[in-house]
Parts: sequence; structure tokens; C-alpha cells
Amino acid sequence: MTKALDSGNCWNVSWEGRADCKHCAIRKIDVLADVDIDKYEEYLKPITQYCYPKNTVIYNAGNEATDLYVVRKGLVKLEQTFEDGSMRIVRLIQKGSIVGLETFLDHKQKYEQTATTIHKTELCRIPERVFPPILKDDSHFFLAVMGQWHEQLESSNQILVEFSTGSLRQRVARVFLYLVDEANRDGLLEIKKISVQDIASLTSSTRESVSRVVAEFKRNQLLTKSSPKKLRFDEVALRKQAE
Amino acid sequence: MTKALDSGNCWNVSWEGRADCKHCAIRKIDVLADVDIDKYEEYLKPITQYCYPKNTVIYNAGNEATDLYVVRKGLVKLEQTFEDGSMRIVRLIQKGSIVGLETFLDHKQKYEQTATTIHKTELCRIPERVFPPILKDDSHFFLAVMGQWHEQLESSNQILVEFSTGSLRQRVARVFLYLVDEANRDGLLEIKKISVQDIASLTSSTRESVSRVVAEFKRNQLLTKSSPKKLRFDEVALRKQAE
DNA sequence: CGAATCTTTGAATCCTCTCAAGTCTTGTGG
DNA sequence: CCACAAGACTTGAGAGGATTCAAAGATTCG
Repeated sequence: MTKALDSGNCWNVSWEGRADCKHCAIRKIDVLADVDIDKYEEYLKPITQYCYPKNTVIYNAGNEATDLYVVRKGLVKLEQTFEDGSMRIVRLIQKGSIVGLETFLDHKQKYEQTATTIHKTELCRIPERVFPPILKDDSHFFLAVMGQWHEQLESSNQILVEFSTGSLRQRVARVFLYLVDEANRDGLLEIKKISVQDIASLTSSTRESVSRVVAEFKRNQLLTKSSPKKLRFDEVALRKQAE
Repeated sequence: MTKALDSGNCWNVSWEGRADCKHCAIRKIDVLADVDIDKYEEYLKPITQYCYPKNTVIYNAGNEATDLYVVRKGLVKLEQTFEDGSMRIVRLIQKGSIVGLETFLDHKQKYEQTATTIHKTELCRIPERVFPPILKDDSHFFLAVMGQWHEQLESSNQILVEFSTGSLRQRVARVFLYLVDEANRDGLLEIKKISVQDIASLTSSTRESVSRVVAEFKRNQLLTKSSPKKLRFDEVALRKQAE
């Protein structure tokens, strides 16, 4: 219908448009999955759609939490900044999940981390005011929202258990396995490029150390550059590295 | 009223009793804070109260999530077991928070981690069936439940950011600061004893390494054994170690 | 094309882990 | 209440891994 529903044309500028929830492909897996769109059409009007290029800040820690975002496509990181300026990624958010859950909490709540796109990302922005009426008379919606909180806890857990435990070699291998975009039948995994810095921030390590591990993977033929923006892995070997 | 409300007499056996929500001291800070107890009295009858000694398993990962527990007093850890038998603490749960949030999700949900007491702990067990009727017609309760999810995310975050980042010396110092039981006005912090193993599991380290750091703290007069089951810290020095 | 940013590599240091042995605690049963 | 056994904690020595600092090489973007 609108350009908004087509994902091919988000270059290095962001666009926005009115969301078309009725025909949204992602909706069946997101928080609005069981909501009767026709019934609440009026309420859903304030929802808008965005496409951000990679490395775009969606919101900053400390900003007032007025909207939440459903990720339709792409990858978003939530990160915390330390006094010394270094950063730590505390959650990764993929298709179907929500960025900015704080919005559901009391008024005057602030975002706790900074949300930034890692890849090109499409999102629907939903203002806080959309939810109260739906919550009021749709009991399923409550379950869907709790499912979202649960998913974020799992993401946090994963970073704790998989990306912060074991040798750096294991941790980096697990990050790549998590990022797999598509898997060919011949055991080759395709991965969109991600910065060494982000992997370091995820694994609680340094750029240099991560770079060394990746270089080692390349030397061992475990990893090859398949196209300018993609990497290719040998699944079996990568899983062995992940332990 | 009942023995259940008195916390002095939980020795190395656990006791249980019917909960007395109406006179519960903890209630105003927990998930039932804004619930009208009189109105739902009938529903709340299945709630029972327990007192477990330290190192008691509340439930195991994989068990069906049929009940949740409100911590009235004490400290509980949620931990994940790896293939090689080692463990990692992924959350700490204190007074007023909930152990077993999975219970709110769909039926047939399983507990994802194993919950174990670290100190002597008093809990109220609330069966899953208690909640649907309250959720149905108390809109505040929904907010309270989300607040609980939010708290758990923060706990997870804290372990990620404070206990898994930086040198081991920093991480251990931060764990002690977190565990502070009471602070005297003269800058002395009292801490209930916690096993070296648990600190290692929290900081993603080993018993030996944690033991060495603690020994160093003792040598530097930063830490002293104030009573058989307690430790005492110099707050200023400890904060300096935490960075 | 050039500046800014990100990545790679080297060398030295420091930190943490591992393994192994010894010590201390704790809980149990006599 | 004491003695013993099992478990938890401590300590040492050596090896290996990760960090730091510094400098050079790539990429990216305007």
C-alpha cells in the first residue's frame, strides 16, 4: 500500500509513514498478535512506521519513555554507558520484540539504556497512550505483554550465560551463531557484518582481543568474507569453537 | 498472630503455615501492595508461608511452573547449570520480589532456572490459580506485575554490568556492596556470610580466584570477620576497590 | 580523494585459571 | 560433647589467555 510496507528502499536516510496494522506481516508474531485490529482501529492510528539505517540511535538513556517500538526487521542493541565512557550491550532485540518496554510502566519513567540499530532496522513506534484502552478490555493482551517482558529477560540471560562465560574464543563463536541470518543446507552460515566493537561490548572484552580471535577464525578457514557486507561460516567448526 | 509471622524460629528445618496477608508487613512493598485484601480474601486462602534454611532448593529448572514465591526475608539465587556441571547465577532475588515469574505465563510453562536460598529465607507460596480472578478486575495489579518483571530485568542487568565487567577485584567488591545488610554511621558495613562458590558463580570466575581476592582484602584490613557468620567492611575502601 | 573512523598486529605485562596439595569448617553419629 | 568424614576454602607454582599501549593498515563517507 504505502512505501512503508516495502523494505527495499531504506538507504542511508530514515523514512516514516503511517502503519498499516491490518496488513502487517510481522503482527502475528508480535505483541499485537491477538488484538482485534478492526475493533481498535481508532486507537491504533497514532502508530507510525520507521526505517533506520544501521548505527542509528532510537532513544537515549535518561529520555522520558513515551513510546515503544516493535522491531519489524533488523537488529537493535540496548547498551549502558559507564563513567569512563566504555559501553556494555545488555540486550539484543530482534524481529517481533519490543524496544522500550519501560513505556508500559508508570508515567515519568525514563529509558534505562540507549537503543541503537546494529543493522538496517524497520520499526513501528507506538505511543504510550495507545495501550491503556486495549489493556482495559482485552485480557489476552496482558499475556502478550508479559510474554514480551519474558523475552527480554531471556535475551539478558543469553548475554549473561553465552556471551559472558567461557573463553573469548567460545564467546565470540556463540555471538556469530546467534547472529546467523540464513543457513544453507550444506552447513554454511551467512552472517551480516557486525562491528568488532559491538562484539567486544557484547562479550565484555576489547576490540583488540576480539579482532585477534576473528583473525584466528579466518586463518583456520572457519570464516570467510562471502560478500562486502557478509561473512560465511562453517557451522560444524563454529559449533566446536563454541564448545 | 501465628508463628508464621515471627521470623526468629527457623532453624535448620523448614516450617510452613497459612499466610496472613492482612497483617503482612512485607505486603506493602510486594506485588499485592495495591490489592484489596478483604475483597479477595477467598482467593488468597491457598497462599502458604515457608521458612527455608540456607542452601535449600525451592524448585528445579525444568519443573512445571505451578507456583510463585514472594520473598519476605532472605536472599534467593536463580542459577543455570551447564553441560559440564558448572553453574552460573543469573539473578538474585531479595525481599519483596518474586521467585518463579514464569508462573504468570501460559500453562505448562516450566521454570527456567533452579532457585535456591543463599541465606535463611521466608517466602509466601502463591499457586497460579490465585491470579486470574484478581487480574481480571483489578487494573492496578497489572502494573504491579509488570513492575516485578522490570525488577528482575534490573537484577539481571546488574549481574551483567556490575558483576561481570571489570577486574575480578572490582567485581567482588561490588558483590559485597550489593550484599550489605546494615551500614553503621561510622562507615562500617555488615554482610552476612556468603560462600566463595556463590561469589564465583556470580562473577563468572573460580573459587580459587575469588578466594585470593578475598584474602587480599583481608590482608589490607578492608575486610574483617566480625562474628562467625558475618563480615565487616570499610565502606570507603570497598568503594574504591569497586572503582 | 582525503579525513576520520575502525580494524589489525606486535610486544610486554598482568591477570586469571588450572592443577595439586594442604587446611579449615561443618554436620553427623557415637 | 567429641571425633571423624565430607565438603568447603586456601595457597602455591606454572601456564595460558586477555589487556594495554603503540603504530600501521583498511574502510567508510562526504
